Amino acid sequence: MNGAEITKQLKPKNNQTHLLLDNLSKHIKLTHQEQELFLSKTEIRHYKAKTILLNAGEVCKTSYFVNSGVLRSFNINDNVVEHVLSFASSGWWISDMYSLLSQKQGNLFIQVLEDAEIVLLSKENQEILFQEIPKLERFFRILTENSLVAYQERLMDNLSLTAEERFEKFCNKHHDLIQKVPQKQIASYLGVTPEFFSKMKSKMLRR
Amino acid sequence: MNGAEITKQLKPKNNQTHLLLDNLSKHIKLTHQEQELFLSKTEIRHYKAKTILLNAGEVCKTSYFVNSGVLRSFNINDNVVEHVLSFASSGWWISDMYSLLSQKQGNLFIQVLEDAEIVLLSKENQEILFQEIPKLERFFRILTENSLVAYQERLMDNLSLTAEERFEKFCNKHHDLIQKVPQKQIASYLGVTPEFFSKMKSKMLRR
DNA sequence: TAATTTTCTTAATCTAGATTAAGTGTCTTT
DNA sequence: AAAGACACTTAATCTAGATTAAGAAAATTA
Repeated sequence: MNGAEITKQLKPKNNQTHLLLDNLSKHIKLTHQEQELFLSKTEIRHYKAKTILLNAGEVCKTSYFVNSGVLRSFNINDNVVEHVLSFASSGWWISDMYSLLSQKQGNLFIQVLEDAEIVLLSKENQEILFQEIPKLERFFRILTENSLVAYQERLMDNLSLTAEERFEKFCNKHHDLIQKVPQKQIASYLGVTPEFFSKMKSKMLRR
Repeated sequence: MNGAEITKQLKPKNNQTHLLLDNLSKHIKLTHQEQELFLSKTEIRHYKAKTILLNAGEVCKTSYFVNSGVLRSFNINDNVVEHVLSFASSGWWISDMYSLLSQKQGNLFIQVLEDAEIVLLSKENQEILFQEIPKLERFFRILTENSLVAYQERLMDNLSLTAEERFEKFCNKHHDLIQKVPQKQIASYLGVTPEFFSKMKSKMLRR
């Protein structure tokens, strides 16, 4: 991604933050004051591709909301093989839920895949906000519920579908990512090797 | 399971319900009045093994909390193969989260595996309780968070571990279920066929 | 622009786990 | 107690996807 494109993403702060407020307003109504308070507890940062935001072994202190760009979370098992747990592009939250909630060392990495503008919400501030705006408890409950349902479905898909079927579902659901993310990352998300993914893809194209 | 054992499970109501109150008190403090209100919105029922509490294609209206016995949720794919999504024994909640939240038709069955005493909480009453006792919002958020983390870990395990390794983790985590649940159900939960599970198990015993 | 790193492809070989099939053991129900 | 249904085992064969290896293409960096 070149310099011109990066510049394009640096829209005025007031504009960018709407994505997050829109996200909130999908589930709860906040007053203008509450919106201001919420935003005052967040921070916007820009990161270049490949930046690691969280390392395995660290305690996660932050939730990340993606304004633009793409992030992923993944772990590395004993055999030095990476496994992608999730992608997050514009409008999505990402973090290491286990570590964030338990405040213990996690085993996830969070990495920028495409130059990104990110809204950071620290656990500390999130808890302050829960006190000040109890409705937020509801918001994050709903967010977590939706995420839970998605992981349940993905687990069942991994138990019952072939790699090809999983890939087709992925294409339908995450059309935007296919352009942006190296295909070895998608292979990892689906649970197959890059070699097999490549073979599978060219077989699918031949039909 | 014979008649004598079933009788043993029919403890006095006041005693049984403590399991649920204990469960609540792990994350939030309720006054005595609030506890009474909560319980007044629930209902206790007894079911025999094999009873189906929810069918695929129905809209789920209830969360189930297990006092005793064992339940499972599972789906059946096009090939008529069952896949176990989750087990629930004493002290655990179970439902079809997708259907319960969206109030759309789900694709999960919920079934009793071992004669059970269940506390039922209707979605309707749950929402009334959210109004009356906002702290419950927090309780169910935390419950959902923990569940999410568990599903994330299980997904990663399915991506990165062998069936044997997954079985060992299952044994450590759900020791109680191994005695109670037919092993074909455990095979399904792990994502392998009963035949392979049997072969694997006897191979593990031989060491 | 060349040099280097990273990603993607193709192909041969291998294996964890599926499938099929047949037999045995163990509950339920009558 | 017998009959049927269900759960478990064993074994032969098969396959989706892994592994290994090597080269080509694309993207970064110098």
